[in-house]
Amino acid sequence: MATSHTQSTAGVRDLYGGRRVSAARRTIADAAALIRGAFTVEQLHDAVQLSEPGIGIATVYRAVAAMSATGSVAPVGYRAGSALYALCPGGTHHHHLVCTGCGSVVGIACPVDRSLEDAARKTGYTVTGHEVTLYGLCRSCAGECD
Amino acid sequence: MATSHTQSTAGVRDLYGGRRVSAARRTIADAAALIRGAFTVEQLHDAVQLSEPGIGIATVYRAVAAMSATGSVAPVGYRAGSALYALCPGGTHHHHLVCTGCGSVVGIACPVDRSLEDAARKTGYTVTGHEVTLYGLCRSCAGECD
DNA sequence: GTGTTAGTGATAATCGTTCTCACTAAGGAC
DNA sequence: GTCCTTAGTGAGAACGATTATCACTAACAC
Repeated sequence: MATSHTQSTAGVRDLYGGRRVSAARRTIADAAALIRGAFTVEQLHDAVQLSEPGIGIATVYRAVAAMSATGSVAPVGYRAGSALYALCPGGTHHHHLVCTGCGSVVGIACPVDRSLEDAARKTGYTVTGHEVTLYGLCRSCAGECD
Repeated sequence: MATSHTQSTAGVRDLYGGRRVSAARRTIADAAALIRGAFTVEQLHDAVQLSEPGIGIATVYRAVAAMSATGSVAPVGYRAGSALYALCPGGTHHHHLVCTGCGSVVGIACPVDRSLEDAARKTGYTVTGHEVTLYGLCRSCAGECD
């Protein structure tokens, strides 16, 4: 399992915007896919260590930056001073709903698109971008807390 | 100007949740009010230095944390690795539209409240909180860029 | 197979933020 | 107005996340 690649080289290459795909980047992409939720760079590094103990934290930072630049990974907030990221399969405009219990993430349709015109009209500002992150509890975490 | 207090002691005390109001905290609250836009802690510290050169960065961090705890200041994003804050007069639920040109900030009504039920229904998650920040250009900055 | 150069690992450097500690002063009690 | 308690302060060390550097390696176009 440690050496199985869950994604094709071409698929991994897409994640990195068509740049070179090294073994380290393949491992990092696989680890990110296995986490299935929001992760910090340190968490991802830990996960990567399980299959490739030699990969350094700087390499993980660089890989996350590369994937973030292509939109295949997106920052979804902060946890204890560290940036939180989540894998974003597909390139359509969406946001994230992060479970504060287990860290799982689901993509959601943009909830503010229809409000932007309102905001623009009322404030006189030209809206060029936005960040939206919802926090909540997934079904299993909500069940535990009841 | 450097020693004029733009806010009453009682007003400043509200900002800090009824806690002790020192000269430093009054200066910091005044500086934040004068900035009239989003600021980093370092920017606020610089502004504070103009009227009270002796105030340390740690004191500014503590004052911002105290005001943030009472809701009178809110984090509105990140700029170059530093947290961005903005003054929030009034305690009602709202979000911010930040001008990426000059850093000015306007409060806007929450654009996602009516979408939360949708998200909850579709994902099965219980939504407990959200962060929304809009970015754009104010009238004068939009004019300059045309 | 070769050459170019992007990517790597290790680690130092940087920078934002928090912590520590001795000292000061705000503000309540009298 | 004075005293006392303790929150707040300033300086700087410590911490932690992130980035930069550099010599080396290997992906990939040819």
